Amino acid sequence: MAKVGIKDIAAKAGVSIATVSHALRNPGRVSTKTREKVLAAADEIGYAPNSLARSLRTARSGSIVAIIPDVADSHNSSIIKAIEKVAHSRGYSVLLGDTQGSEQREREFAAMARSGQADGIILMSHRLPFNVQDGPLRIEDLPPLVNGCEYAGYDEFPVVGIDDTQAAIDATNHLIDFGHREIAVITGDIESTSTQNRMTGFKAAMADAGLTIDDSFIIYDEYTLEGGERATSTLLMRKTRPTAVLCFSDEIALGCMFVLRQHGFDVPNDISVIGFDNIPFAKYAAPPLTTIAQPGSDIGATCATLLLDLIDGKKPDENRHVVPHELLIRESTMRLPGA
Amino acid sequence: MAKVGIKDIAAKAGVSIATVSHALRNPGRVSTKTREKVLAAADEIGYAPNSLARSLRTARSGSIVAIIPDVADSHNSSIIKAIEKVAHSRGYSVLLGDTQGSEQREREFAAMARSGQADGIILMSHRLPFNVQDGPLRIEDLPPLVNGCEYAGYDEFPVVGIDDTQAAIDATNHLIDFGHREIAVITGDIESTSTQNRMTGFKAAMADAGLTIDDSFIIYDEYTLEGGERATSTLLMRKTRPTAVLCFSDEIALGCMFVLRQHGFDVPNDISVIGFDNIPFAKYAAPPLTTIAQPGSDIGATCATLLLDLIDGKKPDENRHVVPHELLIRESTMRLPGA
DNA sequence: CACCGGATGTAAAACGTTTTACATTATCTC
DNA sequence: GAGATAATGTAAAACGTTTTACATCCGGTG
Repeated sequence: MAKVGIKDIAAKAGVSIATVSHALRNPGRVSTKTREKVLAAADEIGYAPNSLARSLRTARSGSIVAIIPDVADSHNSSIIKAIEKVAHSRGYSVLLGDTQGSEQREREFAAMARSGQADGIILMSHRLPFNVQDGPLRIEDLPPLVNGCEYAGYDEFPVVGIDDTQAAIDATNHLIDFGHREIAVITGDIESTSTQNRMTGFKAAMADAGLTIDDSFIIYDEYTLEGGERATSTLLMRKTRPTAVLCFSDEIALGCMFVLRQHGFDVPNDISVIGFDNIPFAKYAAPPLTTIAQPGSDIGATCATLLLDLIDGKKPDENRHVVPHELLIRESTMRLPGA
Repeated sequence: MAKVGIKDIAAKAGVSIATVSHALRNPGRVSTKTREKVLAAADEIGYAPNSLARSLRTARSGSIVAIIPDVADSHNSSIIKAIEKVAHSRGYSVLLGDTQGSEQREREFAAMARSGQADGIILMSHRLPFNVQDGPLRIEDLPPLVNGCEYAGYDEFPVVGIDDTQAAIDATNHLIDFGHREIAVITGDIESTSTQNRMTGFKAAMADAGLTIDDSFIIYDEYTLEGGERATSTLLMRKTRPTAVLCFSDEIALGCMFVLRQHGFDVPNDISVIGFDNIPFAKYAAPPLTTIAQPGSDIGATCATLLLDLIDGKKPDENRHVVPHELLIRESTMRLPGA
């Protein structure tokens, strides 16, 4: 790769490198004639600016890093797309960091912000990817950060997400409304704050309706198809059976329905299933999945907007940003006869 | 953010910046005592190296960029994971570039390699993200690149993928073997070389079996659930009906089954459906989807290994790397009565 | 004791830009 | 035509590292 730089353009166009730089970045600073000469020269020798040098000098990378447990998770799809769209429209590019839930990876990607490779972080994790030293959080020492869908435990950063507690209440109430009394829950990672909030909501709704929760009906596994599969197998081995299953993600719900079907249960006639997220596949499942929809593009767009504002030095008035969720009643839940 | 650099460490430890750099990167070059002094100082003031400066100086970024049409596409999931795994084990990080099929985005991400932000490119697209100037391709002027799952038309770059033609032949033969004669095809982006190869394979298999292809049974749409949905609706409006549908992706197949179900068709009793890719959801569909499995982790790992070798200056013996596909017969295809 | 070689430290150049501060030239005003 | 001002160009510093080439010190050898 023949490295061509500003210097080569300068030589070719017969001007100084300062002039080249101005012609390229600051058109008004230079006469039309010179600019055209420079642009022509740049074009001719196939100039591509070295953005490392530029970022080094300007202390601005033009990138943000999105730290995401699993980019392949369908639920994150619309979020990522929205982040990219907003970032792009404001001249930033997005580096996607897939951590597979590993804290070390989270830190590695976050380090890109400390090392100048990124100007800010969108964090979809429930823990901060820094060594938070003892004593109070010195937020001015940390890169701009927005917490998406999760809460890392610090109010200093903007947080964007649905009201998970209320969403779980709505889901549970939908089942209760359909006459269900024996309701099971399948959940993923209990470390996650959104999981915890959903659990809180579920319990509150049950208590409000005067229903008791059978602890053996609460199964913990992963937020994956396989997690739903395993958890449902476990559930079916209990002495008694629930009439409805509240799954804390659509992937879990799909895994759950798979196992129910395998064992000859009909959804929703024998057992109702409700999910969470409204991933694209939810609608296409058989039966189409009733679920709590999260507005992924709202979430992503808000995260990106807040972060870029933060980078520009604009602090939001309010750090807690709640986006609306919605109960989507499809065909995987059913009113119990006589309810 | 109080910016701390090598210079501050030097001041604190009472040595020169050169010594600090050596202590950090080149431990043997410096006495144990000095090194410890430096490390202690670095630790104390919370040093984080500026990787822009480093990369600028060393002309090596330690990153590769993966250019992917849609990171949310389930099929890409295992590929991405494998790429990350290999890259990580060799000290590289992966920047995921989601292009949504836009050629401009492809070029923007590829530009990261020309501008020093990445050392190489894994390209999952059928076109080169460069202005290929007239005349022969001067590969030495281009960054290291590996073509994944697609073929951009240049044998100068390693290409990794399944034998799409043979895979389509296998899929078609499976249907023919089950007695199907009227076979429809739903495909996405025909610009893609893998699509074209699959089409070639389908036609070859049909011809080999002495079957004629009804052109109105070949529907072009997107590689998405919605694409499958639309295409199938179109298909059902034809005068005659196929007994089997070969979908060139699992997402299409799932969208297809959805519409068939809506219209009261039973899969596979009324119509057989076969997909492509074996995405995680395929197994969980109702009925579980027969499909051609692509070994995503093989593909990803091979891409990454080849690229990193290329970056290290090691050219592979062979540029065409074919990984094995596999026909997974599940329950969405059925032998016709009497076949 | 003079000399050599290895170990350790450092000054300074280099990477490719941007930007400040200044110099020169052109244009305008009276 | 003098002086002021605006327009245009440039030299050089700066960004934070790595690395080369050199300087110094030390112990050992003949």
